[in-house]
Amino acid sequence: MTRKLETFLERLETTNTVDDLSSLADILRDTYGVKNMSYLATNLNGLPFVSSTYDPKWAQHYEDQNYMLIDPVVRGALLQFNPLDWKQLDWSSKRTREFFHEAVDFGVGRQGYTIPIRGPNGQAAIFAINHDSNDAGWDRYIGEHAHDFMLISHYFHQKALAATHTTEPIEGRDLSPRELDVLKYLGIGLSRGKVAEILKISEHTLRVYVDSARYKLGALNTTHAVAIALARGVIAV
Amino acid sequence: MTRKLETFLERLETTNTVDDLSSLADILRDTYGVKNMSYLATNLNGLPFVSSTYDPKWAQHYEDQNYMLIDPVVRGALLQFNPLDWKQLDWSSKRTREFFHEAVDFGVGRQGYTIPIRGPNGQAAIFAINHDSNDAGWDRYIGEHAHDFMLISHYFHQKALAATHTTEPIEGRDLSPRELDVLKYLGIGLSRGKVAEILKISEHTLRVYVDSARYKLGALNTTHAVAIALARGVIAV
DNA sequence: TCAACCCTCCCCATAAATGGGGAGGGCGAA
DNA sequence: TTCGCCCTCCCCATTTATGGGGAGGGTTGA
Repeated sequence: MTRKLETFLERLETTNTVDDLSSLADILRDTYGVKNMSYLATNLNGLPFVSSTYDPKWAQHYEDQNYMLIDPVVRGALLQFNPLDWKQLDWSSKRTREFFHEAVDFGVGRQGYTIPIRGPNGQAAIFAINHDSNDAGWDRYIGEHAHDFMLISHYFHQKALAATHTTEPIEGRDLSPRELDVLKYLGIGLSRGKVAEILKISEHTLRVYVDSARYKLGALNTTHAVAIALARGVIAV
Repeated sequence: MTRKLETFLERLETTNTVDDLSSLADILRDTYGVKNMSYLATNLNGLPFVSSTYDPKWAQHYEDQNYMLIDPVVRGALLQFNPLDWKQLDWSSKRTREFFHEAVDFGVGRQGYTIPIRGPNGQAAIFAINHDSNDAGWDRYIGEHAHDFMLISHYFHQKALAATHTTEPIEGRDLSPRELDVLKYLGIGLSRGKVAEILKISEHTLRVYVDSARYKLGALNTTHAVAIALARGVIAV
């Protein structure tokens, strides 16, 4: 374990408030000698959480222009589990190239590395560092530091969860095996009739399971029940 | 970075097939001196993927008895982002205590440490090690090795994705902002009428967005469209 | 200039979901 | 023994979703 990592993790360990976490962005940028660092979580206790070294004007502009919808970094983070080098993203469209040049004008580095992070209940965060460097230098830098950033990004997220008091929902009781089956099949698009056929039960019976699952999950309708079950990870599509 | 970690990651780096990955379980167990190691992914290219040192009879029994529904390790992994020490799980019910004793009889260690892993599209995996040790010894062991296991579990998952040719779905086009809005609101349980009211559009217009989103996602109905959007991480509940 | 897409709105008819009610057998824990 | 839950099944009436059809204005990129 590098001394930089050890030092930073010790610092992170003693960090407990949202403000302190936010301040760590500057420390990480300086410790690791990159142009920018950012951590953006979208669903901590229902709120976004940002800790970044970006120019606040860039952050505001990014939000005003709804750039999250076209940012290839965000798209890549949604699609992949593995960390992403910005070079491997799709910058081919005019819009994304213009976005990139705007970002650079606001001080964002031309090379970037992003680690997608996912938690329960649709929690998602994106940890990124960026810098100005040539390809070979950046590849070498990432080769040397990828493990550090993998650890830092995950422990940072753990701290963000704690600092924002994000806890897992406990309301509702566990679903029965049949209730899970029903929601699973409905979640992959089958009709109630088809699900009943597959499970060899009547639609009336299936209806009882749907209603019971809705009640246990506190769902307002079937779509909501399926959505909650997916978010909880008890079913998948 | 410890020599053990470095050695294991180098080994992992040259591993590319499902069989080789499965074999790494024994190597990890021996390298780190634990009783058992297991990696279980539920949704790689639509199939489960297991690499573990458990007695195959235990694995079969676990599946036959549907223990995934009562295993506190699984429940904890669904609910939390942070790694879990098995001591912090809820073993209070008679069923879970009996399950635990059965597991021990089959050679599972009494102390355990689990790292939940989540990818896009509802991908989920559970990485766990377990051993027989007293509390203090186990705590010290985990204190020394938590960073190693955090890295190993994530790189292992990356390799499992590659070995199983698990790729992100590309079908369908991006959803428009309004389509995303509509699915988001429907996913948190609002009725079509209420969503139309909130977005200040008519239900007829909302219907067009629902139908368009269904078409783009290849969804069979509205519930399915919401489920796919959630799995893709473009909306959240 | 044209095509594709986004955003907006409407209609008819049918199928499905939901609100709300009823029922019984079996199993396990207190 | 009793209670709570799981699994199973049924009914009526109303509301909502869906199949399938129509329409127009604006913007952007080839």
